[in-house]
Amino acid sequence: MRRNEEVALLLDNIAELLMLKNENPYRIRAYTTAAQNIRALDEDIEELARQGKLDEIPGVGKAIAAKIEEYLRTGRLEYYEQLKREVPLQAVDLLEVPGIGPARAHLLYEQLGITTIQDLLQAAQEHKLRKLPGFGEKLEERIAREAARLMQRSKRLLLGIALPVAEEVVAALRPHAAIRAIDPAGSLRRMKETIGDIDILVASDDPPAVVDAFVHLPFVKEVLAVGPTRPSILTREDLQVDLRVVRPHEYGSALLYFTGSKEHNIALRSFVQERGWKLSEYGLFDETGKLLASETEHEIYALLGMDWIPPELRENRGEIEAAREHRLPILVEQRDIRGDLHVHTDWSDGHEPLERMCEAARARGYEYLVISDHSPSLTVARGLSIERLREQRERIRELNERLAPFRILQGAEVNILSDGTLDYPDEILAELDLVIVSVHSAFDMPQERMTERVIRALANPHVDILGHPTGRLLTSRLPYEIDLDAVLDAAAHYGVAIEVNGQPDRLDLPDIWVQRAINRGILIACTSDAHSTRQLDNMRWSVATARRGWAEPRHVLNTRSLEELRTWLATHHRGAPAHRT
DNA sequence: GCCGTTTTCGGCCCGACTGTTTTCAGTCG
Repeated sequence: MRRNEEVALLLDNIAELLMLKNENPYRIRAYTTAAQNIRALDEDIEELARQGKLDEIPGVGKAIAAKIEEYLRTGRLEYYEQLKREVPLQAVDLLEVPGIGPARAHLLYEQLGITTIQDLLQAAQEHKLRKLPGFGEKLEERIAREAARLMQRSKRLLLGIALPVAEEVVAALRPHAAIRAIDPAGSLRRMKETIGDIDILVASDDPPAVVDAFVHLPFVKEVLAVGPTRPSILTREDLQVDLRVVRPHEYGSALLYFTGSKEHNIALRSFVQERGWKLSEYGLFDETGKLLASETEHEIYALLGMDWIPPELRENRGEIEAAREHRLPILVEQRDIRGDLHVHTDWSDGHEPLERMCEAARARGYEYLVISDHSPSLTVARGLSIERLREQRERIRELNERLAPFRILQGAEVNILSDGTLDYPDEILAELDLVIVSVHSAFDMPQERMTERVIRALANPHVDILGHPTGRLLTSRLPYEIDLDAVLDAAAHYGVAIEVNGQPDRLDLPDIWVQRAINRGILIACTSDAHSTRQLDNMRWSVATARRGWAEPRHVLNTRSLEELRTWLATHHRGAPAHRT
């Protein structure tokens, strides 16, 4: 399999250990940059190593190339082992405590032997920290507070939870007379799958009025800070929302800055700096310090000779070069989606009847809807027997007459059994309009077997879409062990589409892999995996994830009309027929 | 540790805040 991720992880670990040693920050950055570029790489790193081309990877020079080569050849890296002997790896946890960075972490484990957050809390409570050089009473108190909070912290927020809360705040404030512009910023605006903080940016000439309105919103449970331009509240759902108020003429540069990502900002500013100019949250300035632009993001990018970069792409994965060369993708939008391809009803584990799901899909302007209830072996989800599947088909036929020209297709989400065979026989699969195959059982298989299992399923000529390919659940389950590169190669070979499942805790395929799938010519299926009419809205998160993977409408299967979809279904699979007579 | 149409050395994004100091290091976003 490809070992790019493995190598990237190694380099990230080295960077963290170097941080704990309080090493030169630029040396640390060299490792994280190299790791990032290796993750974004389309080629196999082992292949590059064989060809002696490792130092052609941006950010990889002689030293890092030699380390990668040693690791790939021997399976270990002496330099890394050495570092681990010098610095306890678990002490990297200390860096998560707000107020503790490389220097203080170094001091803590070096002077007091502290390596865990629990140790840290105890030492703070025993007033051992205030004696350290550069520490004092206040810092000790803060660290105690933050460490205690971290030990009972909630995980990162799902995009699908955080963005609706942010939008509620935005909608409540927007009509206010003092507010000229307001947007969610940060990872929320970039539609990242999980969010650290909810940040909202406001343009106003009267910051105090805005702050006052914000802290008095009806759903505010607690006011955490009331700075003149940076108030912070806790909503009744216990989510922290930070507001920042800036002057209208600085809104563009502030929005650019607060949207990030950090990596995008650094790369953009390096580019600016090479021209002798300067970019900050206050604007773009020339060599004499004269303000060139600050009011809108568009102006700033334009002065740099770039197209405006959609926030979803601002991850320093090639978007800056693409913007300069005017070859940014025209990203897929929700309004491009003509139908949903993965929906459950109360025939299996959905919560609402077939009729209501279809009517709701039609009401939101779709041309078609694929009903894809579970197959029999998923008993917990009341998977459909062959008889019930045929019974459902009759109901769909009746509904199609009533709801025309809206069209319901009968599909199924068919389990990939542990040997890679499917949960309905081929003649039943042949009767279905669309077949999604997914892994729902036997998750903890060795990687090789899991990979073979899924690839075998893709070879079945009745298969149209591979569902949630990694199986991850963002809050609760790691992806199963699978060689996704091999799976994508197989999907490309057979002409099978790959799902981007829109359930907020799935978002599976993940964004980086969407890009890799597209580069292989694989079609993406944006789906809601709705189990209720409300969850049809999950399509939004699927489209957002596809956008983060640089997907254009032409890369997405369900931007096609019903007729185009049918043509594709009839012709796309390049495998041999399953049974011949 | 990387990198180079001003460079193989001397840079590496920028500004604000906090708390510890007494002019600044460390952290954060």
